[in-house]
Amino acid sequence: MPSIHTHTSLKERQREQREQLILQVAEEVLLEKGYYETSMEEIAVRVGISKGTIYLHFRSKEELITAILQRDLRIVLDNLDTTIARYTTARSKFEALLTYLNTGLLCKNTQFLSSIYSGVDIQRKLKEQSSFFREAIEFLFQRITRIIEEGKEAGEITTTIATPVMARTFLSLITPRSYDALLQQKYHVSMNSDETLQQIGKIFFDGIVIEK
Amino acid sequence: MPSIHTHTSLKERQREQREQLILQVAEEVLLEKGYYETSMEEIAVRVGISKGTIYLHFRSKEELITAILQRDLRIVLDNLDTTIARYTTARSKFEALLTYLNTGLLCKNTQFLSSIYSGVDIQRKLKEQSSFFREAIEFLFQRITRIIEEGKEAGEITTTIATPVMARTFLSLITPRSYDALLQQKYHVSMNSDETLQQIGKIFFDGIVIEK
Amino acid sequence: MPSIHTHTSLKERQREQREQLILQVAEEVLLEKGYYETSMEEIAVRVGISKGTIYLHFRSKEELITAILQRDLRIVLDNLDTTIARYTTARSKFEALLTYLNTGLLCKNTQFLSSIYSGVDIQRKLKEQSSFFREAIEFLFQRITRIIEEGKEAGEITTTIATPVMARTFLSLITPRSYDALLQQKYHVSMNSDETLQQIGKIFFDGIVIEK
Amino acid sequence: MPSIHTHTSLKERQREQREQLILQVAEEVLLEKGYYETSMEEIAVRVGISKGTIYLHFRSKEELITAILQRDLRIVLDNLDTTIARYTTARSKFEALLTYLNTGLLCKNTQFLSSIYSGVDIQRKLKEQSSFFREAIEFLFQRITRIIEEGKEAGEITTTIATPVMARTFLSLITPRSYDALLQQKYHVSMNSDETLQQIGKIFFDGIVIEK
DNA sequence: GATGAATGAGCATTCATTCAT
DNA sequence: TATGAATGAATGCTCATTCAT
Repeated sequence: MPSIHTHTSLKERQREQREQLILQVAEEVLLEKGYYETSMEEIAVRVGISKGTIYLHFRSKEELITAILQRDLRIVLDNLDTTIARYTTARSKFEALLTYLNTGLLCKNTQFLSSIYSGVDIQRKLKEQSSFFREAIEFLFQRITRIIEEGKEAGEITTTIATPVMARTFLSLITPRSYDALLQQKYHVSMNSDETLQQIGKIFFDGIVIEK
Repeated sequence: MPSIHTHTSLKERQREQREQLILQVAEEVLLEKGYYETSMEEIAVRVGISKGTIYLHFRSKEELITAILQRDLRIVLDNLDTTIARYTTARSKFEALLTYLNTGLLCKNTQFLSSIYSGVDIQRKLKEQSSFFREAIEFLFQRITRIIEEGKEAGEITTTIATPVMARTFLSLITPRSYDALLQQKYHVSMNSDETLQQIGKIFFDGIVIEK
Repeated sequence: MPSIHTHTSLKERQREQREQLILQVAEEVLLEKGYYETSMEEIAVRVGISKGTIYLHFRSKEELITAILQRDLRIVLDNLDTTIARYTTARSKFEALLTYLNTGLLCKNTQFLSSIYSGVDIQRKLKEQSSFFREAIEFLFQRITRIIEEGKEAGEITTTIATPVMARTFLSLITPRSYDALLQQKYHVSMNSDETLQQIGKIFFDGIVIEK
Repeated sequence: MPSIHTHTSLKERQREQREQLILQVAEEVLLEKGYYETSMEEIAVRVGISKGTIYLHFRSKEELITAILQRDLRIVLDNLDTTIARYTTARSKFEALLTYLNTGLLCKNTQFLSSIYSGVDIQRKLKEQSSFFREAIEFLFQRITRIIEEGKEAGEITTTIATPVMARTFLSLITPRSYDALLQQKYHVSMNSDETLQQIGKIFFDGIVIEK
């Protein structure tokens, strides 16, 4: 009875599509309003379904945003190695990462994280619910760490600075800050511009000091 | 009538003390739980007073956290110029700032900001209620901008990187990230260590690349 | 697909029924306790539902009582012209009004108004929210005014008394007074009795003085 | 020790004065805002004393407004008989009452009553606390009843209308209505004008119908 | 499966009243 | 006696979650 099988997998596919739609819309709302100001009602309305239906896909609000984060992180991480592999030097790998992570989803995710991790309870729950984030972050740090250490071995990167400090600093450079929005034009820095990213890279690589 | 005077100022002092106690406890809770997970009830209980009493000092939850932020920011900004003035070169000024801002309250405040600005509504309200935050951030950027530009004029700092990018990057280096807490020991970076700060400074000034 | 249609209209009907039930119960509580002593909780309990459910039908306490007033006033005003039209002389029109308004809902509404308009803040809000009450009252006065003026033209009613004074006096006759409840049997006047209404009408038309 | 005696009575007098001041101010606020929108705090501030001090004079908010009503009613009732006694016919007595009660404090008190009696709980409490209001209202009705019955005996007033109905109707004529405030200029009746009172009296005595 | 009405715990805020000073 | 800081019960309202249809 292939018809049943087909039917089932059609249903499966529809279910999957709907789930993705929910995730996408929820992501939009969450980015606009933050975790606490987003209601399940609004997500449902924007998707065009009922509140109850969301709960057929996700057990709770928490699980929903967990799923969003997981999806986005997975996409980023999945392409990470590919992105890096194209380059040989540590510097070029970092330059690629800088662009990739920034134009990619990390930026979005960071905003999430910052929105979500602001509450410790939520934090604890998320930690309990899934070690996924920890693993994802660890994965990212591991890759960065590897690039740094390879660079050090290759004599490209100074060994005078501890690898974890370097790694953390690298990520700090590209993750957006909450005060960014508050800055006037003259202090504001558009993180979407290629030139800005290039200059940030330059600071990371060469520093700001003029050699004498 | 010194007794009356004493009496009055005693009450005043007690009032002030209690207010500071509320601010301090509220700050703790806020840092632990974030804006939305913090209830006036919990603050009251932790202080050992009743909910109503908080409202004798602060008109609303919003005003309470506003007061915390203002207090902390004010302390930071008040000592900023003094801190900088002791040094002559851009590099030493930055090094001082790095230590000052990090050991100081900016770290705490940044966590606040990140906690608070995650909600769009709250954001709007705070923006309306007080231009204080904007002004504080602008003030900080102005000082950093000035150091950079003086450094550029003095030939200490490269002119190949735009000042706002440099300024923002500098601040990014020291403000804590939400994912920091998630990292295992081996990737974790203690921002309270002198050595870490010194190394971060080194990245900012000299970059990570080995000169050939 | 009549079933779907039926299903939909069944839900609609149930919703409408529940709304009417809330209105009715809320009206009772309001009449018993007045605006300020009535809590949403109590209304909910008396209806046998939860607080939240009321908010599915009415956005706020204010809107709930506004809805009650509007419903009642609408019923009264809708039948007003029909009631008057049956009669030709001013006197008979007034007699009809006397009975209609008193046995009708004006009595109840007046008690509401008196309950609600006692608070200045509420007053302001209601005035802002809806010109409905003003319009309703004006509508009623307009009708009474017209009867009086037609009566004056027809020579039925004396022209020695200003129309607005007459109109207001007429309404005063039938709207209940807060002290009514305080009066003992021997002074108490049942406003539900036909005879009482007839006597009140007689005062209005002929006065209490014996002609000599 | 007359000094003590004097001292005591001085204190007594001061206490009495303060109490009167509180009553007066509370009356103002109550008339402005109604019972529920008036806070003890505001009364205290307006008097220029502290909340606590009010409680040295009145055991509760309820007792305070009770005292206001009692004071005002007492004044009205105290002069009632004097006012009436000057006149001989029922009509002239009523005319005097009309003016007296309207320009006097009944108007004010009615507004109170209407404000206060809107809540049944408050009503019950007031009833329990003091039979004063009942007695005051009864007293007033008794006087009006007496005038009517004397008028009937004297052949001045028709016997076709029951005395209680007449009495209640008389009072209705002069007590202000909550909807008065809602009326536009063209329907509005100023109850402070002599002419208006005279016309209202004319309705009461002679009715509105033209004799044929 | 999909719906959305219903729930009820939770929260910010107010205010009459008390009581230590 | 006068004060006003402190209290805490009460209230309107929200929203994640459930469940009968």
